[in-house]
Amino acid sequence: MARLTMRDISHATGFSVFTVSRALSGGDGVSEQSREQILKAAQELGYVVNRAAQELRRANRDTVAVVTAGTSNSYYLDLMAGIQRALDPSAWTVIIGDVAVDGAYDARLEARIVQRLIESRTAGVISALTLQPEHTELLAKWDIPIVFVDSSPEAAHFPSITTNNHDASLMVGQHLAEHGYREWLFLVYPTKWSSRFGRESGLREAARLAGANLVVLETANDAASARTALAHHLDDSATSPHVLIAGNNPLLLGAMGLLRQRMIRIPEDMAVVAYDEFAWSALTDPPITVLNEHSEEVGRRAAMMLRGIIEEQEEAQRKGQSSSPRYLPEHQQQVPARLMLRGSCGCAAGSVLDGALVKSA
Amino acid sequence: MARLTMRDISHATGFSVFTVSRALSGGDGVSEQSREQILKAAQELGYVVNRAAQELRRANRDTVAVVTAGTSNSYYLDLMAGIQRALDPSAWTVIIGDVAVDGAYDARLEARIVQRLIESRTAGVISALTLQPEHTELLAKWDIPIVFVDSSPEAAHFPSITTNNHDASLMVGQHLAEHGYREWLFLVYPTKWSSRFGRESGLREAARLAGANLVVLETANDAASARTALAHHLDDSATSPHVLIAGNNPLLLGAMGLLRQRMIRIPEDMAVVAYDEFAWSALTDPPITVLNEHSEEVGRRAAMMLRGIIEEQEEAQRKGQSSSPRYLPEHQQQVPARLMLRGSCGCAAGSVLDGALVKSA
DNA sequence: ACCGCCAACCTAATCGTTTAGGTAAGGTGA
DNA sequence: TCACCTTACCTAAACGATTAGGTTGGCGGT
Repeated sequence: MARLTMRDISHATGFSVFTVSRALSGGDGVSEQSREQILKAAQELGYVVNRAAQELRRANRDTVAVVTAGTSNSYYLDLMAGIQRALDPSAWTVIIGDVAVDGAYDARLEARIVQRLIESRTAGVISALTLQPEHTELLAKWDIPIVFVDSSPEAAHFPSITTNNHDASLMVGQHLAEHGYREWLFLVYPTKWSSRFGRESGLREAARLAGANLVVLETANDAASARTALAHHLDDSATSPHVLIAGNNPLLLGAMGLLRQRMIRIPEDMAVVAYDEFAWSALTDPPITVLNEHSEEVGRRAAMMLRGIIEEQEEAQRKGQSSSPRYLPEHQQQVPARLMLRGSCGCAAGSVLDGALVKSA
Repeated sequence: MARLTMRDISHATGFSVFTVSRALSGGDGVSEQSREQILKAAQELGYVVNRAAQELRRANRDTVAVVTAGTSNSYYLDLMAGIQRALDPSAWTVIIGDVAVDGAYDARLEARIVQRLIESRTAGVISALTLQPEHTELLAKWDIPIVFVDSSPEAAHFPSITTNNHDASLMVGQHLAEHGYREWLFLVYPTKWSSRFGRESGLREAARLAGANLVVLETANDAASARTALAHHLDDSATSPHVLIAGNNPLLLGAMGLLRQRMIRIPEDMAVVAYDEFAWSALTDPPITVLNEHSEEVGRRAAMMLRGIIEEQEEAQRKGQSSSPRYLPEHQQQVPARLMLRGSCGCAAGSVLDGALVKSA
């Protein structure tokens, strides 16, 4: 049946296009009776407004985008849940831009997605990775606010919600030291995901304090690469690590596959701890001790912050002031993490974290 | 800096808006020299085309939407990967519409998302669940083609890529019979996901042939509900099942949590098999025997089919023929599944499936 | 010199909404 | 009666791109 427009509703009801528009979008200037008549006709004809035309004419946008790299990391699922919860779906549309192909970050794809977001004049962006400087600049030029989650670009004034990775990693390291481990192997993703910095520095400090030896092994951010990297490392190095620290979920998965294949027992032969809680963590063999970022809380806060920035921006624009988003110092927040002690680190079960007690399943 | 338009580029270069448009979109009628000049100016000024205006004017759309319910099911991640692979990202944009809130299907959200897809005049839809009839009708009215994956609506003429769930389930059942299990418990999600039908009928037939007793326990499609439902069932029923068949991943997760808590040993006290492969399946305690749907292949095929339908539709429209999509019998395809035998069913490792041999990790 | 053709470019209409700026009818108060 | 509101509605001008249908100027062929 194709192309039904307001003009068709206008003809069907005898009202002008203006009145139809007002009736459908809920503005005033239309009597209750006429509105009902128009809504009924639109419903019957199956009319749906053309968003391209609407957005072209309207000033304010209502779509925010979440930029991630590799949604296979279950961390992102919780993040998204938090974001969705903070943005009323009847008022906002959330879209996801995944800048990874086959699970691996792709620079050209990042460029295309940023381009695409500007093309559709997105109201705001939540980014789970450090974007390339030219892209943050381009978004800034178009007055599109960005909130970074668990990452923040070098240009330091951008809003961000990050986990306090340094302190959390320090806590992890202290726990490992208590177990008596001296040789630590940190299997980690590249610095594009800037949570790397805090995690590494915290572990370094803990290792220094405990007199342990920390080896950092960098790998691409997917399970297969992690497995290969770890295999080569174990083959090449003389000493075997006492404990393996997996930088995130895909890396843990790759490492666990290798350890199982090589019949390396956990934690007897090598202890394991990992970053980021995941659904199956308590049901693996053995259950995995995990540093739990509150990614849902991170998502919730990021979305609320972004919403606030957008609203303030719109208000300023109405008043004829600058239309660029205003970033304030309080737009940089940190949320604490908790350590979930399970079998893989050498513990039995039940545990301390930031002062709170956690039972494992 | 706000609102940069083609007119600005036009003023900056001295060319008309027409020439700027042609230069940027790669059409002819522009000399190579002028084009370079225009591209350079656009680049320097940071101009990005306004997609709303572009889509309003243009006939053809280039966005396809994937409708899912609860992306926490890792099945969807593979599905998405397959879809992405089949749709060249420089030509197509793929968006995800998740019709679940907090992991549970939400009817009102489905209505909103369908509305939203029509508003933006989406080129086509891939749906992972049976949509409400009024919604398939509305999409049909707007000539938006739909391909269903692992589900198909009652109106039977729609394109669909489904796993051959009946035959696959029959295979599962036969395997369970070989282990000698007589009491089967099928923990399963509602029929809104229509893969339920084939899975249940295959198990029923297998149970009949083997003289086993099949109990079907329906639960909402998330881990927490599954856990509660299973707990009540085990408490209430006199006989304990020999084997638990989990209808999908979240249900398996819920069930495994309960079995571990109650110290029910797998497979000694109760065997477990599940539908849908997942990343951690070989690393749980014990490794889980799984019926592996080739969800990436399903996604790939669905995307290719949808693309074909859209292209045919556009061609017909150019010729002035009907603009509604043409659905053919060959648009209904089935892909086979494979059974991945691991420890949880009572096997040791390594296995048959559809004639192919599979090693478990 | 003349004609025709092509490349390169322009003007202006158009897509489907929203909205600024009207108007006409009816009510109200002095 | 008149001036003045208010309500309910309309006309017409945007929004920023694409594109049908011109208009040039230059070149080649005869």
